[in-house]
Amino acid sequence: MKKNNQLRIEKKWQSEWKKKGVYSAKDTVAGKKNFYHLVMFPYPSGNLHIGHWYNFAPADVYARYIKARGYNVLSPIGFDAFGLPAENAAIKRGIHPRVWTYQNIRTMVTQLERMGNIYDWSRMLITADPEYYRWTQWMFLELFRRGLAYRKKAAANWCPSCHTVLANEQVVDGRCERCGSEVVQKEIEQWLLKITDYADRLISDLDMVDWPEKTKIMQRNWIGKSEGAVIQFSISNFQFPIKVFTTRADTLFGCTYLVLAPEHAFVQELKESIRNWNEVEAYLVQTRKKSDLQRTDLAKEKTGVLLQGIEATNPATGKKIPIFVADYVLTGYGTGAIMAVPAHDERDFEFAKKFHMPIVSVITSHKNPNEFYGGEGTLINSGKFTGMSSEQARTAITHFVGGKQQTQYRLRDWLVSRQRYWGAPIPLVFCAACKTHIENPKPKTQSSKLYSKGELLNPGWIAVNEKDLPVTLPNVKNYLPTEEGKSPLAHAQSFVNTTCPRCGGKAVRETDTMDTFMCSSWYFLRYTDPHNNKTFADKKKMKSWLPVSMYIGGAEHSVMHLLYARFLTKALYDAKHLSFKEPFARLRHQGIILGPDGQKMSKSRGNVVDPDNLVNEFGADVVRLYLCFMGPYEQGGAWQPGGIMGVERFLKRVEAFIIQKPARSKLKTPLVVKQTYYQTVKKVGDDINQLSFNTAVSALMICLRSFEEASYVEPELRAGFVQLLAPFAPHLAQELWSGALGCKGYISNEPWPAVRKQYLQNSQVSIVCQINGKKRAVIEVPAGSDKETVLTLARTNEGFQKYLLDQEVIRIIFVPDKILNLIIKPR
RNA sequence: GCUCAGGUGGCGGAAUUGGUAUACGCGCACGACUCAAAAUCGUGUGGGGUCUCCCAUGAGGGUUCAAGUCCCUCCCUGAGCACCA
Repeated sequence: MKKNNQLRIEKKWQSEWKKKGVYSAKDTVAGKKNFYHLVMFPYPSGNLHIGHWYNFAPADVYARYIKARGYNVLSPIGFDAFGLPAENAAIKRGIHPRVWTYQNIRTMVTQLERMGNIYDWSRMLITADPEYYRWTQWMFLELFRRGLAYRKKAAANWCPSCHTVLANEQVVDGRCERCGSEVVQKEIEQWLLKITDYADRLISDLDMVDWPEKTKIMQRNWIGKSEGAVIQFSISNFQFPIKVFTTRADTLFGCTYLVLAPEHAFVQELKESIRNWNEVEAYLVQTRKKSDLQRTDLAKEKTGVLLQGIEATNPATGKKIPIFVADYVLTGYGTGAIMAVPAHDERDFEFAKKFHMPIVSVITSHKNPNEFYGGEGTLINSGKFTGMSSEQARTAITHFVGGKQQTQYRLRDWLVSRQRYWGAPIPLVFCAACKTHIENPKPKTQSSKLYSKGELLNPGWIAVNEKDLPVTLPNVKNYLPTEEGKSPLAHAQSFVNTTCPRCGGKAVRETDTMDTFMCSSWYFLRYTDPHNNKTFADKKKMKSWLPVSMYIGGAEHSVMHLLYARFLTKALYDAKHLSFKEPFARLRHQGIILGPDGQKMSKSRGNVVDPDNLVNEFGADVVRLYLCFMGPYEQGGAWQPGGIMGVERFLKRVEAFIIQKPARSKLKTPLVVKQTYYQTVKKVGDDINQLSFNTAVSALMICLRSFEEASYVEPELRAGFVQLLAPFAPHLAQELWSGALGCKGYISNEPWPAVRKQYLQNSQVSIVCQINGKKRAVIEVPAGSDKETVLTLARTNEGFQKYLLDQEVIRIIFVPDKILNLIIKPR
């Protein structure tokens, strides 16, 4: 009966809030600062799971608190609707991705509404809507125009199950992030975005934002900046030198051989001079067969082949050194070639031992010849550089051999094209006439004026005119991915054939779609002005809200989404579309909720907790409160099925206490109760501000207990308590506010209760009395009592004084309001 | 292997940054109400003992009047990265 009542209350207020638009955000409110509170928008997977609740419900507690602190809060929600996960799920069920996605969105909106969050539903966006992806395409074109998008044929990560290429970030342990299939390398033409141009700024601007240090570290590691030098080694009978990248130019005198990656162009170019070509070729074939997973398996022994017939010269020593090809050298990093210094590098050491290469030690600290020494030190065996420190020698030797300082990044450009149906089409066409025109410009025409930077960079690829956006995703019947590495759109003739926006001739459309991370890289901009059809968002509106004040979402996005969004923001900043360099001023991650068995929730394990059932049984307020109370928000943990009863009891006690009419007597609220209340006001606020929801709830429980035991609690305090509860249990709080408390309006519009400083300190405090550091008594004294007073009281305390008989006090430690410690020894 | 979090009762977890370890909640036990049960309320609940005490915050050392908190050595769990020269 009671539970039905709670559900009734929730429904009632939710429909009233919706009807009256209580939570719709105005772009400016006089006298209030704007606060943009954002959660990472979900993709339409089907149903809200408990993880969504854990992300969104406590985040809403924070948003409601910020609102109560006098901010004008924007808290939007939407759907990351394009992309592989939704498409794969739809295909599995034999449903069209569009049907599947929009059906899921309807379900999830209903579920989200039951959470009772302060979302401004009028701003809801769906990235698969043409009104939205029109601007995603515009974003792509903006990057294209600025020369930040380019087409390239190269080996890419190919998921044989999803039939598409993947970005580096989407390959986890050599497997597809989405379906878990082993990723293979495939030569294919694709579009990339020059995120590497921003590598340095993506590192340095991390200093501007309030993010978890862990996330910053992960981004720095992913970008992987390292400073070193490129050094050239000349080769016998070959005009070009081999260039290597090294961070340890100081060890050049210890370099006893070179290694080329199997894909290094020189291997083929030197074919004529290589005497054992058959052996080398066999090795190349063998390497190509290996998957990335096999190639990067650290446990395996190093392999490689000596290139017979050619030699390199160590530019420092002048000595001839052999050259190997080996797959422990990666083609995509640095120059694809290394100088091997076995004495001071673990991998080279391992390889040298296997292939009996000389190991020359050039750092003094290298003591044990059976091991490598990877550290720095003073140089030996290094000609005129002997005696120098590693640090000095790095520059000196680089200079001596004519090397060049260089900074390398591990970050690769962002591969954005997908050979899949369910995404925003890349708004480009290919025009053969324009290609010829660009590649063979007639002397008098100024093709640079006719074509944008992106078009000159990618001859033949022409941007669709802005007025013709969006390039609508056709509603084709055949949306299944194809084996041959082409998007299913390639078969839609009416889509493919078009005219060139520049020359008006025949042209064909790009049929790849964009990585869904492109859609999610800018959605937070759109929320500030979601219905604008002139531009992606009005500058004034963006200025009033952005950058995002608080962004809450899963840590799994630490490198993908968060890096891409930062990149796009910087590119748009450079293009003067934005006035800020970093999109998310403050970022926090919620933890992960595991199943009751402590394992990751999954249908196959049968340990999935369904929030719908919980809400039906307990109501949203109880679920919200329990998610807050479970444990530290940023830590997460296993779902404890029993504990939810505790918060349910608490809410019932709150209701019972508030509903019960206070005695009409002239009684005063006891001082200790007032003190507890005001301390609770402060603590709950401070705790929510730090996302320490569990301790905030605990404080509310303590406060209620104190109220229940009091002879009288004045109305102001009773109402104040309900206000403290309101962010956690907004429906019950509103019901009590309008009902039993007889207050007007919406409790969510009320300011946070005031703190009265005079009550923050208890008037009586407990002082622990210790003898030699051991607790022997606890005495109650007025707050602020001085040492003499406390000492006198302690000496008269029966349990305490007996320890002082026949003892000499040699030291007294006194911390006001905390502790008294007497150090004694026998007299 | 490297980096970052963590390790506190039967369980989830607190601990104002060096000052009463185990707040709050779950569970459990006993009691009240009830014919009875559920619900609710009350009391108790780290371990031990010779019951004016001793021992306990992953293990072991150290600093300090005082250590969950600081330092050193090690063990375990989780997350991320991983042949990046």
